[in-house]
Amino acid sequence: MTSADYAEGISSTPRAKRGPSKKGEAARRELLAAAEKCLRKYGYGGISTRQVAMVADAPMSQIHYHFGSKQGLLLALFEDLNSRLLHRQTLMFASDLPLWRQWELACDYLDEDLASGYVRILNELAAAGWSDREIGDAVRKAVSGWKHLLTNVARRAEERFGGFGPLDPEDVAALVSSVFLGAEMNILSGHENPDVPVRRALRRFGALIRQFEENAAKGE
Amino acid sequence: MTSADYAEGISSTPRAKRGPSKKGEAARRELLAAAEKCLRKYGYGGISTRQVAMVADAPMSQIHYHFGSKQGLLLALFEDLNSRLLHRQTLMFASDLPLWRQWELACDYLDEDLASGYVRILNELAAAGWSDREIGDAVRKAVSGWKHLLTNVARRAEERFGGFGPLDPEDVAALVSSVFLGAEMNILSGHENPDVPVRRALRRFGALIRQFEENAAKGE
DNA sequence: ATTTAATTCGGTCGATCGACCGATATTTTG
DNA sequence: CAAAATATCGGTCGATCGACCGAATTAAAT
Repeated sequence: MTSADYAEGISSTPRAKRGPSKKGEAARRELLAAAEKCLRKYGYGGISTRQVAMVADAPMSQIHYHFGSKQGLLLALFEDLNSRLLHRQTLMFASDLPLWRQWELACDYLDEDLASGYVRILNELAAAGWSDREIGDAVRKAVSGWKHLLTNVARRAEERFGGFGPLDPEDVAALVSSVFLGAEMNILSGHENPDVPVRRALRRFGALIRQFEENAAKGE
Repeated sequence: MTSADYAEGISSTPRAKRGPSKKGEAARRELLAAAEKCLRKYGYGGISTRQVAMVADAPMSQIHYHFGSKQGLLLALFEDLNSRLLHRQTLMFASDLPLWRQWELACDYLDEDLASGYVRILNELAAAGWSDREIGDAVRKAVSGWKHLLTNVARRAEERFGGFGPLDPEDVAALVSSVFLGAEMNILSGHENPDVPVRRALRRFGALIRQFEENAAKGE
């Protein structure tokens, strides 16, 4: 057998299946951390299982044992990263801060994620997903998660202070998701090119939300 | 000599430098077209000079002769594509159509570019540019071109019907550029996932612009 | 026409990659 | 303590890649 998490089919034979041991889990995490480091350094196209194994100080065969293949490793890494980010963002939006404050916090997170390299990894995997069916499915699932989160936020905002003209909550969510995604790409592509003031524009848009929000509060 | 476009240094020796011949130019275009086709099929990470040469029905050595290296080929391809798109968009915005019509046309172009595969290629090269200095520089230069175009449009709009609150033209350009860039990524990542209505949202935002624009016209 | 540059061509080289195997060691279960 | 499942290890294999070379061919300029 090559990997621990293969066929979970109906066990007609009462074999004594056993889960991964503590050491196994630890090694798995070690490899994921190493892969993340390599992905930051070399990008999705440049990453190699040899480099990952080198950084993790383990033989290459560990990767194939724990993840089945190079792609399995990258897929596991992506799902790990995305669930972390989505969870954090969900917590933030669940707070009862005013909307403009939540927008500001989202801007803070954007800076954080850019500095840590997360955004770049997510974008690179998205690009890879256009050529690779399995990665593409994973990315689509992730995007869907973000979309649901933002749609809920937009729905709550609509209840609190009326609609957005011709835009319904799904539209607002799509636009907001797009503007942040695009902002991240803009910043990443031109990080030494200060004449595309994306951050400033996002912050000022937050100020716009604040005006609108506080006027609506007075109106009640 | 390996390539025709190397040292253009001061020719102290009156050597009879000669430009590329007609056949040379034709071969160059042939290779670029083949590279574009391969990039669509295999993505930036999966492309190989062998495949490109195969599609162009030419030996690999042609690529290195005309472009110096694989990277040289991809760089030339990127600049070719980008200049085509930027030129088209510049012409469109130079028309004296009302702003909301120009926005609608931009939406049409977006659909066009997505269908033709252009957007995907540009995004993949942007991702590659994060790991590769030279490609990164090319992408930055391209982004800068788009930014100038959009800033000019925003400036004209500001003159026509007042400012955008706390947002100055640079901010508007940054936001618009971001929202289209992000929309393209959203659509590409989830083209079989119809529950992220990016296109509809962009069109409806165009309707919003129209309301604003026509109200401003009445006010004068 | 002759000379010189530009171009085409087939073939090869070293490097790197992901996958895989068999043997061994470790842990967990009965 | 066994016996079974899980985990680790070093090493090798075939495939593919980009780059490069020298010789032959074609086109352009004098």
